[in-house]
Amino acid sequence: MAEHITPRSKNYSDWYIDIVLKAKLADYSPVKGCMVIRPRGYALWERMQRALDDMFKETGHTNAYFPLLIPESFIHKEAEHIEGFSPELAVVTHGGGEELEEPLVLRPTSETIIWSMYKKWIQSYRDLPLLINQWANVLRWEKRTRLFLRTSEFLWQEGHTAHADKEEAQQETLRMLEVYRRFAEDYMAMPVLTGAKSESEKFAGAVTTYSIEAMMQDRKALQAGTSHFLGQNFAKAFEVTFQNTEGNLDHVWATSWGVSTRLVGALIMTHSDDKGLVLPPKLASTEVAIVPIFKNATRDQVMAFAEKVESRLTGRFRTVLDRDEQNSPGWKFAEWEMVGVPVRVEIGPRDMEKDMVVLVRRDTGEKTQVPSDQVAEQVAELLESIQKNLFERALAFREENTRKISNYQDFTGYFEGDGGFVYASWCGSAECEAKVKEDTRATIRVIPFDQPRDPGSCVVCGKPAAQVAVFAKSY
RNA sequence: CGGGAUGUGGCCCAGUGGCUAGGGCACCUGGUUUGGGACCAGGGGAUCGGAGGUUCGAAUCCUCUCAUCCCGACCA
Repeated sequence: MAEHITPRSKNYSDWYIDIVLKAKLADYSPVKGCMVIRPRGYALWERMQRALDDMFKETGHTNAYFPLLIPESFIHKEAEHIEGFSPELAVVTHGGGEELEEPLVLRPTSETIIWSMYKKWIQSYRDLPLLINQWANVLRWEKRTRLFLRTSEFLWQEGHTAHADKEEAQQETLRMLEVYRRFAEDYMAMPVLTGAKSESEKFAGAVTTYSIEAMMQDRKALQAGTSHFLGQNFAKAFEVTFQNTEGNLDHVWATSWGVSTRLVGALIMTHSDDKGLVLPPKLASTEVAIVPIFKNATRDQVMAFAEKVESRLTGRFRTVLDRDEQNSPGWKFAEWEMVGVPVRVEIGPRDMEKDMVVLVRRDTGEKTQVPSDQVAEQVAELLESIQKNLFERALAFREENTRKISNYQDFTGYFEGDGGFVYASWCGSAECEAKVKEDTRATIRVIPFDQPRDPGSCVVCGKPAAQVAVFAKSY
């Protein structure tokens, strides 16, 4: 494998691409804007899927699958929806060698086809709530793509729920946002801000969009998941009505929510370093790599010792014993660091003599020597400590790069420098929001739930502010 | 869609009109090695992104084209 990764300090974009390619997470595809997710990258996604899927099931959702192809007319039924998505649609016009009577759109998201089906399935309040999730690929014709962060085709999950009343749908929206927050923080060790999107940033067709936003190591924000309160927009567009307990006909209330393979990119940009990937133990497909170190004369003894250590770890941890005899130990150390394995166990003759092993943690590089009969306990502690440390380190970084700013000069000045997150008061007008974007390239990432009683005056226009918003440059 | 850059064995790159296109890494064979990316010897692998043109002669010059990356515009 190629040696060096571009250091973050030199070029953050190159660093990111190097990590993805050299850790073999993904590769460019023959088709522009698409990517091949390689086994190591897919393994990460699978672990994310499993954890999220469990959380969805725990909250009462079931999985289903809706088709990739959507009649073009469906997309047009919700006015804002088509306006938002039409520039990104790929359309199938021919099938079986003949031109289709009605073109088919490759789903950019599945609201329309799902609500066309919900119309058939929902008659009474007894059919509600309907809580369905699907794991699928979607396609959006993107002008500018980046591995994992924005590709034309990507994998995701989309939850689509239908409710008898507004409050329940709103609760569902926030409940799933909270699921995402928990997942990001507990599994990915990635602290996130939560809150509502501004009107200009919300999903096309939603009443309100909420998101989780994380800070990457270049201080830019990444939207890592969204949850939408759709009101009755899609129910009205697709005439989905139900008979309520009073016997009256009413439109159904809806939500949708999703996270995608973009999370893999988020994970990389939150924790990894110039040596390669750094993975939180909960998502690492290999938690422990054992690297035996021997000379010809000591091979058999060291291997036997390493196998004994391995037997103490397998079953309890996802463990790999590196049996390769071609490469040097130094090469292997670098390699396991490249792929982000949280804990490395080094075992050589010097350790064996003392019945010890060396544990090396990926997040800090710290090495400790521990008695071999305590290896399992020590590894367990180490993994827990790494998971915790990654979160705390990322949180501290975010805090260090977050400011409260009330003066517009300071505000623009901050984004001329390194930038980061800014809490600033905002009057709520699209004009002030647009001015900020023009002046600084920063946008409103989220309007936090926790708001001060008096938000003061708008950082841009000075008029009384409606709320405090978080501004940042973003991916 | 605008600006910039780059296309040469699997990867990174050298080669600015002249002989059989070269190096490093990777790969294969044999041997020696192995505590932070080992070494020796031998070997395989390229229609120089594509098309056309100029020329006695093109990886090299010209025209067109395709692709990728970066920056911007756009974008749940």
